[in-house]
Amino acid sequence: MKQKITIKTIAKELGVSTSTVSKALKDSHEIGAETKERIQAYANLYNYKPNHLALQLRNQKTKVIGVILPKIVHHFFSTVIMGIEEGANKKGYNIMVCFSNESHKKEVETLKVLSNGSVDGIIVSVASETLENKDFTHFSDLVNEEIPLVLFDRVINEILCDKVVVDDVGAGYKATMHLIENGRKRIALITTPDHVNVGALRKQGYEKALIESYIKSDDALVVKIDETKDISSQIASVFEHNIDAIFAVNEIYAAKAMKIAKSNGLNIPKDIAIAGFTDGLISEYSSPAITTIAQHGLTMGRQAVDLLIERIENESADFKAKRIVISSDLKVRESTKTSS
Amino acid sequence: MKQKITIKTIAKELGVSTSTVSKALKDSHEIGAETKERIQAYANLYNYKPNHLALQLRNQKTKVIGVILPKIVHHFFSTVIMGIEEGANKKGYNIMVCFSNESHKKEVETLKVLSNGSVDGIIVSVASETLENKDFTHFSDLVNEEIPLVLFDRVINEILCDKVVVDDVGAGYKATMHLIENGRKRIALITTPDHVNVGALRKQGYEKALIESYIKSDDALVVKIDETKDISSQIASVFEHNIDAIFAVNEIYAAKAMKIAKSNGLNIPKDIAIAGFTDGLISEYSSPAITTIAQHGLTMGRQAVDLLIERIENESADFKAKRIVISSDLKVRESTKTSS
DNA sequence: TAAACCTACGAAAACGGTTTCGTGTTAACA
DNA sequence: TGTTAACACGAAACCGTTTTCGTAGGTTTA
Repeated sequence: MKQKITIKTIAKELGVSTSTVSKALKDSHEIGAETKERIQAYANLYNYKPNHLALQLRNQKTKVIGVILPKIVHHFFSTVIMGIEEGANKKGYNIMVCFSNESHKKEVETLKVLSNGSVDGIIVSVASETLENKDFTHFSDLVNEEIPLVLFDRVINEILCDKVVVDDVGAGYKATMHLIENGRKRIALITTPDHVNVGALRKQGYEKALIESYIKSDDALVVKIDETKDISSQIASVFEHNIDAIFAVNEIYAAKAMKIAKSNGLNIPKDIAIAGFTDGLISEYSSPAITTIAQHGLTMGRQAVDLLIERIENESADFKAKRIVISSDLKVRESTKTSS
Repeated sequence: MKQKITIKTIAKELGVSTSTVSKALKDSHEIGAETKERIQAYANLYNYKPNHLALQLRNQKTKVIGVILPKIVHHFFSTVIMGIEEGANKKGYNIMVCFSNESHKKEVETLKVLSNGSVDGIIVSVASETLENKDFTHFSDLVNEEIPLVLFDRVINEILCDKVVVDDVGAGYKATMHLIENGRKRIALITTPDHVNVGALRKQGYEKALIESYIKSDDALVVKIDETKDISSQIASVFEHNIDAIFAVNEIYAAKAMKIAKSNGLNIPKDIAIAGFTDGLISEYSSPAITTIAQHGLTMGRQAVDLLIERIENESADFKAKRIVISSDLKVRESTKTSS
């Protein structure tokens, strides 16, 4: 990297002090018009740019926000990241992005790196492994250090910090209700293990809808996917039962279910209706297009970053954790068009 | 944010100098065993963490890599970013991610922000607007400042820096050849405007395959999508001609083409074969699954970041720009199964 | 016993800025 | 003519850390 021009070199070259240069560059009234002009002209000529590191050290703030996601090759998370970046940029912040890859260890390490002063605050969606083994000490440490933290989507209730979540119960309810109103009675649920709380919440919504509609729930119709094993065969097992609809808690499961249904010779939506979660490209472009819950990732990202920056810039003494719930919409597509 | 403990506070508290503390914390032989122990114990107790900003200022390096992408909600780019993050992490770097959203203006601004010392080097895939208006001064400025730069996928030949690209011509050739070997003769090409060089290169491969196979190319079968207008209707227009196959330069176009084909009552692959680019989720989960070119985004990301870090850490005086070409594979799926 | 040499630590500069608080010069005012 | 105020600028501290160099005191060596 070429040696950059600094305030010091300008000062030396022009025979003035660094303070004068600094003031001249920010158009201070303290500096005479002529001197100001000389300095500004020189700075312009040599393309002077203030060194961010020096400013950060002086101001004790980085204007950078750390973001830790479980994964990125995923429609929902990439949408959220867009929202975060957009919101951050609007307020003069940049984002540092890291991935936990669903690993507890990596999450702990990453959090440690980010909390050494590289960022002003951190936004996290928790790794599934962390949710499973319930070791949250890295987060409570962070809170103890009073580093601004916002959790989104996959949150930890025990941690006292701002949170942004979707209305998972309501969304599960909405999707299931839609299937029921569609005339479906034997609705399978393809979900995650219980420790992934969003999966558990969506299941609650599913059950609530069944109960309200006087439909007996049947555990045989609920399959909790273990991602370490073959996913397709686990989904296939649900077709051994008598079902007329499937609600999957993400779009991959929904798409896989649809493939299996088709290869079983079933017509969608006639023989079986399918609804998913995460309104991504798969749902939109598959045929038939899949009815899904739109999670509004962009909105979530924006809300999360707004919350965080608010926390960073107004160090309110009395901490009252906020919880924002984003309502989700059902996007009805061909995969659940009425069967009658 | 809570007041963090610094070397100064430790020094004051323990009645020694900051230099002693600094040395003790890195186990220097200069410091007596007893003193060392006292200091280390104290640091541990109060959970001392060195301030990264101060270190960065002192060392004149940030261990951060800037990444500018045209978009993120896109399978290829999100895969690349994973590769970059992984490679960067392995060598102790973090990544700062920004998006140009295909806008020239935002790209210029972002580049300016990142080049003020916040990062040690930058990886960019160029915004389409920049490629269109051909204003590359922001990149040449960067090169003049000797800030390490790596361009990938959408690159600018005029800029002297390391580059990582896929073999677009070869890939276009492979895909088209596959269709031809499949017995197709009237192959439509759905591509981008010429200024997006990857689109242009893929078209070259397409034409090469046609020529080698003695198939007369027909401009009517080539549609260059203007993304500011309705995409589907532009794609639909190609069906007015007599075609038996479609090669699309990305998976969205391929998926849209498939939808239109289906709604036109065509059977895939019997009546029409479809091949795409970008081996993402859509291609994998659509039905029939779409034959695509896999771009190996993960590999690209890793290569790009390795190249950049090499450049950062070995400031070789004699600059010789490298160009890495990643070969891409054809993933054959149902959408092009033989028609005979 | 003086010279030479460790040992264990501190002072100070450096990284690149900002900012507070002087201070010398000149002009205005009484 | 003496006092005061405005103007234009500089000195120095500060942010947190590292590192070079110096040095006081004790120990070894000739």
